[in-house]
Amino acid sequence: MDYKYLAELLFPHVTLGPEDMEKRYPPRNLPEGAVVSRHAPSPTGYVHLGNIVQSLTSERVCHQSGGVMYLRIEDTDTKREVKGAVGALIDSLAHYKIKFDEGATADGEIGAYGPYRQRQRRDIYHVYAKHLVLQGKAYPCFCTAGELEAIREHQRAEKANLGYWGPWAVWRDRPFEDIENALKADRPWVLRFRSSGSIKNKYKFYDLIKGEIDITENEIDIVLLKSDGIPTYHFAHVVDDHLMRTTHVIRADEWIASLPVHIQLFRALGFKLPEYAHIGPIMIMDGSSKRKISKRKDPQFGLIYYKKSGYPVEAVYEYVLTILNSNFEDWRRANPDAPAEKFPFSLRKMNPAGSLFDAAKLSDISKNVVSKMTADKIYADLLEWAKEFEPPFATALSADPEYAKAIISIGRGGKKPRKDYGTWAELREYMRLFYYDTFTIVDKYPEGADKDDIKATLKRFLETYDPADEQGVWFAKIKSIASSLGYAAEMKEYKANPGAWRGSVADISMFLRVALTGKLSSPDMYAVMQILGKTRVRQRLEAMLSRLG
RNA sequence: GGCCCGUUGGUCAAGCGGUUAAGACACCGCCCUUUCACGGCGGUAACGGGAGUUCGACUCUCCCACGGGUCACCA
Repeated sequence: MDYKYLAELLFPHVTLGPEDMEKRYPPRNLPEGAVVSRHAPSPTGYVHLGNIVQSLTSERVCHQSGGVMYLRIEDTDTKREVKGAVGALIDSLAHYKIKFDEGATADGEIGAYGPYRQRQRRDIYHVYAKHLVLQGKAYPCFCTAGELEAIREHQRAEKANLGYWGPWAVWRDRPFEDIENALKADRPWVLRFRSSGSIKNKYKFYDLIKGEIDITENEIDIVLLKSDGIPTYHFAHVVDDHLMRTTHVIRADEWIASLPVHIQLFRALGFKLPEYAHIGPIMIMDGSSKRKISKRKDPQFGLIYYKKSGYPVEAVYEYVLTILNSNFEDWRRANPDAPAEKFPFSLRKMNPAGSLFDAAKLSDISKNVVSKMTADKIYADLLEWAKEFEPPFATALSADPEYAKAIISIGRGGKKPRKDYGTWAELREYMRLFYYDTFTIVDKYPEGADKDDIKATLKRFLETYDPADEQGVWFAKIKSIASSLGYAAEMKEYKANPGAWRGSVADISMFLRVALTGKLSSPDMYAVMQILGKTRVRQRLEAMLSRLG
């Protein structure tokens, strides 16, 4: 077989060789130990938790080592592409504090190792494709989809391993005339790799997360170039990561199955193998069994879910960090106020298995994160959220920022801040009672509550109520109402002998609380009254009075 | 079916031949307390099964079971 002639026939337009590529993309000038890695999504327009998990891992490893993090767009599958997806992806990731040093941008790119969109790298792949043909390591295959399916059918019947390999690789050793004729007939072709591997050969490989794994050599003649001349993932991965001088390939572990192919290609092309780190999938509880979290069934997988629910980005960031490196929690306790970026992230601490998505944990982290924010920051984030998802609420918030901030400030700061809400949607519910238009009685008075006592409490409170009272004076008044109605003013006395009173000051407080907040539970009632102000307090108490008749 | 990965309490997980097998979330109880939230104290709860190796296995080896991934001109 005259490989040189075949190569010219297949790639007449390719004049450059691998050495030209080496010159164009020289090794990076980085200090020892600097990691170069990337996020390499396909632009489907759907940004999900998996994107954060993978890109955050890469980003941390790169930037902690003084290396380079870049964004490469894997747009080799034209069918899946969605316009505007790249910009949306970059925005989303930036929102979650994941920034790139080089690579694709919404409308262009930065960096010296581009292009960073694979479809624009066609000529580069063809240089290596031609080079492989020249060496007899690749050949054209003219099988149609139907023919390939027939082969698989046959293999299933014979219980043979599926795939285009060995004796089933019908174009692998075709006479040159057949190839030439097919080419002349203008039949579409793909370029396949001529595998010299055997599934009988196994060797050990070290993955940075999984540890030592067993590799069985690949013997399938995989497709390098599709019939439109665009490379498959495998070929693009090997060429790009070599030329872009990637030192660490960090990706989801569904790729581990094709690792033998990738290693094989790196060797065939004479490239140095990068380090690999395969991340376990995020699982979800489905009934009583675990399964991989899915974009179709699980809304929590899409990042839009967190935005809509109003999870602070810091909370999602910390949650993901907790999943990736569980010692992050210990670190956080030891460094409660340090930026999360200071955490020493480590691939070695990552669990080789997939971890389960835990909504309760996210919620807990979120409450803690929010409890440490300032009222100004919360107000700003809440307003931004409301503008997008609850416009009427946004209007109410903007109408009186100081009022809103006063509500947000209840129990904030100090050593033991309240943790009432972890999301902006929860905060909106929490704030509801402060906005008269949406004020509703949610909880009724309990069965045993004496209607006359309630009315008497509200009336007497109204008579003595003075917004200027200090909290001590204010509560003393409530205690005195309790005493006058036969309720214990001191809880200790009440608990010692409950039968001696009609109830306690806790009941009296509850009478007021329901009228004031519509609920049996609320934040500190003194603070609530201070914020509501004299007018609203009177209105609500009077409204309840007239309701009770 | 072939190949590969995984398996410590309900969940996230420390552990890396000798531990009373951490901690966090969730749950339960008590305390604090005018309710709630916070906080404090305490509690329930785990090494998938079986053979080895070893004086000694959660830790090493093998087999099995279960869960997951992958076998495309998708990434």
